[in-house]
Amino acid sequence: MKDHDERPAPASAKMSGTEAGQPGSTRWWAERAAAADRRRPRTGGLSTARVVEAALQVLRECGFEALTVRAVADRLETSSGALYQHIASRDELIVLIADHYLGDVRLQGGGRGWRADVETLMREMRQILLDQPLPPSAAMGKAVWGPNTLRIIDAALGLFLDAGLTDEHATYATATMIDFVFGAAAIQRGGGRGPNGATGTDERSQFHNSLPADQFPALRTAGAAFLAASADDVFTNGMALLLDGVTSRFLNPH
Amino acid sequence: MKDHDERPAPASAKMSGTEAGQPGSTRWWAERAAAADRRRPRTGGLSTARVVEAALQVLRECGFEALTVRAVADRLETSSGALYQHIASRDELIVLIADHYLGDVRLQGGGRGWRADVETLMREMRQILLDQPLPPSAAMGKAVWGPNTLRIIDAALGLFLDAGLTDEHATYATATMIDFVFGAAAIQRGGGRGPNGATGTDERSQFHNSLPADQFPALRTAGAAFLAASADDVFTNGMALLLDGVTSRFLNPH
DNA sequence: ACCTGAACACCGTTCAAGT
DNA sequence: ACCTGAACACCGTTCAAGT
Repeated sequence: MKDHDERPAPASAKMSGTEAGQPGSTRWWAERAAAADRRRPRTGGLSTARVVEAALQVLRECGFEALTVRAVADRLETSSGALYQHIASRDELIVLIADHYLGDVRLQGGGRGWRADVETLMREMRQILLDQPLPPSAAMGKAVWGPNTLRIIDAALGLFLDAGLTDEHATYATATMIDFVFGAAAIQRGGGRGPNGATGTDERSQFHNSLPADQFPALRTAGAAFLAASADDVFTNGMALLLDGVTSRFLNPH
Repeated sequence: MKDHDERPAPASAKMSGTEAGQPGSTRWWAERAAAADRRRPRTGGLSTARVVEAALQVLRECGFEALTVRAVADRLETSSGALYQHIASRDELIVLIADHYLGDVRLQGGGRGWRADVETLMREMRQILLDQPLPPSAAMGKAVWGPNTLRIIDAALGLFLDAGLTDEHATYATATMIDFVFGAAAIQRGGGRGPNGATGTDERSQFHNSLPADQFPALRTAGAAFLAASADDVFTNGMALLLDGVTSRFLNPH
């Protein structure tokens, strides 16, 4: 019962409510676009774009741990306080960065049928999420409704609609696909399952042997397969299950 | 080109490598269990369990923002330095908390057939992830291979094995299910899609109208359905797609 | 309108010194 | 062996004052 709850309300309280949406929300993006239109930047001055650009450099070169407001300001040879004219908080900056990387997802499907095109899109999206330097904690902390995420949603929705799904079914298929891709990438990046299975070979058998004898009966029998499966194999099979489901439930209901 | 990259290597470097696994890894959990066995706690003293318990209280009462090492120490009426005898870092503490909440997932399936039982397990897991106070960024930042996660994996694996799947197929089904549930919960908690759809009704139409006319063709036609879909509906349909896929691919391949 | 410089109110973590 | 107290090296954010 000490005084750690007497602290003043966080600064974000001022921004929330009616003033501006939560970073990442549709509202926040809309207001951000409107504000950008109003702004008349003086030449050579700062801008949100320049702040984000500098942040990307810091992130790429020094990693997420080093991505501080002060480091970004240093890179721009200005004071940390100056950045708050262009971003409202560090959180906002991270949302901007997350959406930026999603912009690297390529959308041209090739037109080899809806199923092949959806698979290509899912693989592309996964690869971007795995390669991008934000840790899953930061990249997925706030759902992003920015323009680059909308591009992907639009592409997926379009493929399912072209395949003959109703609006509702295309919605479910798209949202499920996005949930799966994000979850798979986050767990892999978080250390859950690597390219060569859940753990190294030594560690795997050691782990398997350390399981208490009276617990985890299924892991005792199928645990070797579970620990050995690579993230790529799991992803490929997950896509197959999901798209089989789309076919059998939304396209060819018996 | 300032001096922010001249800082000393982070303290975690000392712990990584051969000394101890990354928090959350199988290795880390094993070493943690071994260390707990060696320890002979004096009565009335601190312990990892007491530290975690205090952290859970702080988290529940004051939220994640207030979950600092110092606040946990205050709650235990000790100094912050003292906690480092029992946890190696704040990150470790968060992994311990994440696994703790996964322990609330109930496993009794009811035996109404594999499909109903898997659905129950998925819903239960989702609910725990949604209700627990860690933000998705913290809860999913590190994949957790702790005892409580293994319980869930074991249960899922067991249901799929009982249904007649091979070890490999049960592995794919289980891992895909976990990826989907985590992704869905993280995106919902992050603000992506709420109980009443992606946004409020007003915001939804406003957002829809603000879409540029020459972009997002699919969102223009199916966007209303996409934004209106509730998180519950998306989850229910996602489960159906996934389990349909399991049936058609792993149980009744034509 | 935009930026500087300095301050405010914190952090996680370490470590000599005590018991 | 475990804990205290104090310090180290940082943080994000605010704001008067300048231009």
